[in-house]
Amino acid sequence: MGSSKTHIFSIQQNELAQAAKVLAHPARIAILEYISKQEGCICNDLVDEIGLAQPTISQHLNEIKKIGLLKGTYEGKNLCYCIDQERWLELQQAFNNFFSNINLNCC
Amino acid sequence: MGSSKTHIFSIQQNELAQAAKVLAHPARIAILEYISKQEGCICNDLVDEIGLAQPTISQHLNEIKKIGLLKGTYEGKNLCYCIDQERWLELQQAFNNFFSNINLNCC
DNA sequence: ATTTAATATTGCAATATTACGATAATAATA
DNA sequence: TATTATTATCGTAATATTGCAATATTAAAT
Repeated sequence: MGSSKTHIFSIQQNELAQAAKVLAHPARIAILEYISKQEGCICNDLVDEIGLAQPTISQHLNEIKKIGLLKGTYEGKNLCYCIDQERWLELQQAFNNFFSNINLNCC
Repeated sequence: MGSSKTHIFSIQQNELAQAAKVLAHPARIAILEYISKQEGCICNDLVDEIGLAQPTISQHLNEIKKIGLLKGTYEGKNLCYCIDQERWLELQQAFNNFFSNINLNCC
């Protein structure tokens, strides 16, 4: 017990749930929104902006990276990253499909 | 430590994250998809369909109910419920806004 | 080669989630 | 009222998430 029984669900169901999980924390929503507000890539100021400790921000960024939503060079000084457009649109479509394919003719 | 610092984020950020959290489990995706496939309301057969124990299904349904995505009468024999259209469209719009308002002109 | 600034990793504690067996509550029906 | 079928709640164990201090790594700049 304790762990999700992912194997009894389809790949699509697991993938959508996985993507939703990344959005399921306000810090990660805030991070994505902040990056998007910038003109170009984002460097440095995320910790001051969000208000969580640096290791915590780093972990959240890692969660976002793991589903491919961030691109950039991740090593060294002046790390700069931004949202991966292709992956972003892919997830947007996945959520949109999910919401659109639901049948609402009931009750 | 351990609990999310929700107070440092906006209401909108917390609400979207909360909605995403409900979608962040394949069982709940499966439940929503299954209900939507039915002609009308869904009664009874969810446990057999999903493949999790009845208390577990009940808990997942409760999570979905808590953000207002299900309506129906929840007591007694032949409990019938279905997706709340108004709330569904509200969340669809919230996700759509989030994905659309992101600025992708970078890198 | 050292220093420095930025990011990542580790270790740990607190909290949350997931799952299910056992049991309780509910409401229709006999 | 007693039975029955259905759904909810309780209790508990396993696992996952969140957050941060301490530390390590990285790479540019001195």
